[in-house]
Amino acid sequence: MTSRAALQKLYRRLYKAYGPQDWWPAETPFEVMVGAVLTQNTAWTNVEKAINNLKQADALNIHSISGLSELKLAGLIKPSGYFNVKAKRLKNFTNWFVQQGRFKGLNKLTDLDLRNGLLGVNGIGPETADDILLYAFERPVFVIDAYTRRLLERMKLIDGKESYESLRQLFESNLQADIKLFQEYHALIVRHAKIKCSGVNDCKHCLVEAPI
DNA sequence: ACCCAGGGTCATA
DNA sequence: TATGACCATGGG
Repeated sequence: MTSRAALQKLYRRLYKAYGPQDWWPAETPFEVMVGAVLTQNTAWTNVEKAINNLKQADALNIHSISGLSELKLAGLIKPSGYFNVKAKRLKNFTNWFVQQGRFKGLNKLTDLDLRNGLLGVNGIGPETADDILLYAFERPVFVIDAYTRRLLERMKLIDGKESYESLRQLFESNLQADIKLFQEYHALIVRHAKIKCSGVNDCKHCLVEAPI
């Protein structure tokens, strides 16, 4: 089976198993972007606590984050871990976002220019950029995260040494460039990853009986 | 008392 | 370019 066929089949199986996800846990595009930074190498449950702190302080908006000192911002996002680093990153990002004319200005950019702009912000790497592109700006880029790598490895579709960029190309070149499809596919991978069969994350049933 | 989680940067070889 | 140290919390 070609990897193209395998990727398409995988999507159908996941969709059949879990249905539409209509997903990113946030109420606004700005919240998506903040969450994307806060979830770097961090469990989402911790990100939720940080987001709630920001909401309760009425600080989940560009103006507040720009106005807060790094120290105060770090205090609010403490539960998400790496709070000093992430406070800097959030401020780097919001500064850039405002300088570029917010959504009004950034929406004019091509997918590639917007992506390169995001990657130019210190603290925004490829996955964070692609989360923001796909779920906040609704641009057709495929997000590669740890779940995606692990799943493809278990399915023997990759050997694990591939670069982020090559894996992104693997998906993007074998699927329709459809925003909704990319959103659903990534969401389904995350959903599937959170299933814990037999009390373990690495489920033998998924590996052997139904290898997804 | 460990181990890990939806990364990214920086210094070093 | 590739590997390692570093950043830090909360849940299992």
